Amino acid sequence: MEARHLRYALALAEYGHFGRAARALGIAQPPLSKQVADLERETGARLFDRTRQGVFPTAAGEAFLARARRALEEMAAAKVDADRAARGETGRLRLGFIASALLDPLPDVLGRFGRERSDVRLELHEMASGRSAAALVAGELDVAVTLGAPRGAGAEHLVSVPVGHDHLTAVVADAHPYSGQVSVSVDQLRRQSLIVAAGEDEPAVAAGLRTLLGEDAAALHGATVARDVHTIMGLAACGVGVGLGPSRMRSAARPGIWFCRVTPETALPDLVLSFAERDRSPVLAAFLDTVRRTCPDVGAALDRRLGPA
Amino acid sequence: MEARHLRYALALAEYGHFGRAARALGIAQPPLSKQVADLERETGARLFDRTRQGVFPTAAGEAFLARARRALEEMAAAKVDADRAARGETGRLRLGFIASALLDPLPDVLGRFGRERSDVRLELHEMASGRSAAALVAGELDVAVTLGAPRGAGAEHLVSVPVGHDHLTAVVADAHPYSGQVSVSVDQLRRQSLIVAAGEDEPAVAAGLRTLLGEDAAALHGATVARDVHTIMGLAACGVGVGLGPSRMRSAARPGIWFCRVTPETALPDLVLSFAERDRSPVLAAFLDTVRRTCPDVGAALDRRLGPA
DNA sequence: GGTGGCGATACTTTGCGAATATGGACGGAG
DNA sequence: CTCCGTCCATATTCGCAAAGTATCGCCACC
Repeated sequence: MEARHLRYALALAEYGHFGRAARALGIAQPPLSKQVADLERETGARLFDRTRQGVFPTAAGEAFLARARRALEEMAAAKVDADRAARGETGRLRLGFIASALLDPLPDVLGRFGRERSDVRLELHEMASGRSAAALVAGELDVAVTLGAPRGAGAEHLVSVPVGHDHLTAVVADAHPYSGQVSVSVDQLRRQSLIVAAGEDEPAVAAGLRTLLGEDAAALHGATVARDVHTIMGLAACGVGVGLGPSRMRSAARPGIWFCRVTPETALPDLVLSFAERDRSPVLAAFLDTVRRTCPDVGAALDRRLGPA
Repeated sequence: MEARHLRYALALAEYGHFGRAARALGIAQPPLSKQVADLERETGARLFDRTRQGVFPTAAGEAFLARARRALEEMAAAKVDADRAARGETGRLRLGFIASALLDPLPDVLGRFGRERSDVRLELHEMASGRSAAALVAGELDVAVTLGAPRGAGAEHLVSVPVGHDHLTAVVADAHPYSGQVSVSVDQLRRQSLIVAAGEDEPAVAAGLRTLLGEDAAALHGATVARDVHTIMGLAACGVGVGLGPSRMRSAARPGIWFCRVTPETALPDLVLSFAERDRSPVLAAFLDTVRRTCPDVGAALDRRLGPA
C-alpha cells in the first residue's frame, strides 16, 4: 500500500464520483478505478459503494478513510518538522559555561537567541572549563564557553574562538581607602588582605595572580577564598579586603563597591567559545549566527576559523 | 512522497548502513541510496549523516522519522480497521423494535450478538411498528422488529421475515375463578371485564380482538386500557379483570397470575424482522447470522427470501 | 427503444524504481 | 606510502506498474 492509494481514496470519497475525483487528482478516470480496485483487493474489503446516485464509502471505507487522513497528515507533518529542524527552528542546544560568563557575553546572546528561536530548547549547564571541554568532545554538549581554549584529548577536533578577553580588576568597599582611585598598583595590593576566587578553573587565574605578585605570591596563602565573583564582590563590600577578579565583574556592579584597574594590567585567560568541528547541526549554526550578530569581533574570528559562512 | 520513502528511511535508521538496510528491505543498495536522496531533496533537509562509523539520522532526520513511524502505523491500522469493519466486527447497528419483542426473541438474539460482537455499538430504539418501518425506509434504522410486516411507501424495498407468531392469551389472577383452567372460551370472556393494550400498534391487535368477539366487540369499549403487556399482567394480578395479550407474555410470567389459552385460538399479527433489501452492511449480515443461529426456523425463512447465504 | 452518463475493461505508452556495473573517497594494513 | 577493502554515490539498462486512450456494458431517463 502506498500513499497514492490513500490520496486517491480520499479524493474519491470527497467527490463521490470517479471522473471528478480523477480530474481533481490530475489523472484520468481509468487509473483511479484501477488503483481503488487494487486498494480494495489489498485490504480485502469493499471500501466504496458505487450507486447511480454517486460513490459512497462503506462502513469499512469510513474506517479506512479516517486512518488514511491521519496517515497523510503525519506524512505532511514529517516534511514540515524535518524542514523546521533543518532550519534550526526546533531542536535542542546544550550549552556548557562557566558561571562568570553569565556576566558578560551570555546575557545578550542567550536573550537574543531565546527570542529568535523560541522553539529551540536551551539546556544550560554551568560547569568548570575542563568539564565543558570533555563533555564537548564526548558529544554531551553542543557548545561550551570556557576560560581559555580547551586543551587535552580530543581538543584538536574542537573549534574555539575568543569571545572576550579580560584583565585582573580590583574591587573594594566604598569606605575602603582605595575607593575612588582609578587604579591600584601591585605594591598596594601586597599590603592588603586579598579576596580571590577558588574553583576548578582557578589554577589558570591563580597563575596570573602569581605572575603579577612575583615572589610575594605567598600573600595569596592568607587570602580569603570565594566560590564565585559575586561572593568576591559581596566580601569586598563588607570591607573584608581587596577583591580580585575579572573585569567582567563590572557588569554586575552593586551599590557600595568601587572598581579599580590593577597596574600593571594583567591579562586573564580569554573567555572562549568552542564547539565540535564536525558539528553541522543547524541549531548550532543558528546559535553561532546569533553570536556573530551580537559580537561582531567574534564573527570575524569565526570567519577566520571556518571560512566566511 | 510515498510510503516507500518512509519505509526506506526507517530501515536505514534502524540498520545504520545502506547495504544492510537494503538487504533487509529486499532491494539492492543503489536504489536505497537514490530513494533516500530523493526524499532528502523533497524535504529539503539532509536527514542522515553518512560517516565511516555508520549512517545516523540528523536532528531533522529524527524529527522526520518520528512522524514517519506514526504515518506507517496509521496506514497499517487503516487496513486492519477496514478489515474488521468489513467483517462486521466493528460498527454500529441501529435496531428499532416494539416493546413486546423484548419478551421473546430479542433477549436471546441480543445477548448472543452482544457477546460475539462486543465491538459493535448496538443502538436500541423502542418504537411503534409504523415508525420502525418508516425509519428503516429512511435509512435511520438498520433492522426493525415490528408487529406485522411493514406496509406503506418504500416497504417494497424491505425484506421481512416472521420471527415468531403469536395468539391471543388470557391472563388472570391466581384468585380468579378461571385460574387453573387450561383455556377460556370466547363466551367466558364476554362476561368479564377485559384488560387490553393500547398503543400505536394496537389497531392491528384490536382488529384481532374484534374478530374474536364478533358482534360483542362493544365489550371492548368498557375495557381497561394498559400501555404495555407488563401493565396488563400487573392489572390482571390485582384482579381487575381478565388480561388479553400475546402469548409471548408467558416469557415474562410473574407470581400470582395464571395464563389460559383462548378458544377458539386467535392469531395475532406476526412479529416480523425487517431490513433494507439493498443493505449489504457486514454488521447487518453478522446480525442476521446471529438471528439465524438463534432461531433456526427464521434462518430457513431468510434463506427462502434471500437465497441460501 | 434510443440516448447519455458513469464505471469497468482492454490495450498501449511511459515513467520510475530496481538491478548491474562502476566510480570515488576514506581508513586500515603491510 | 601504497595497496586494498569498505561503503556510498553515480551511470546505465531493464522491467513493471501506473497512466493514458479507446471502448464496452450497464442502468436511468427521456
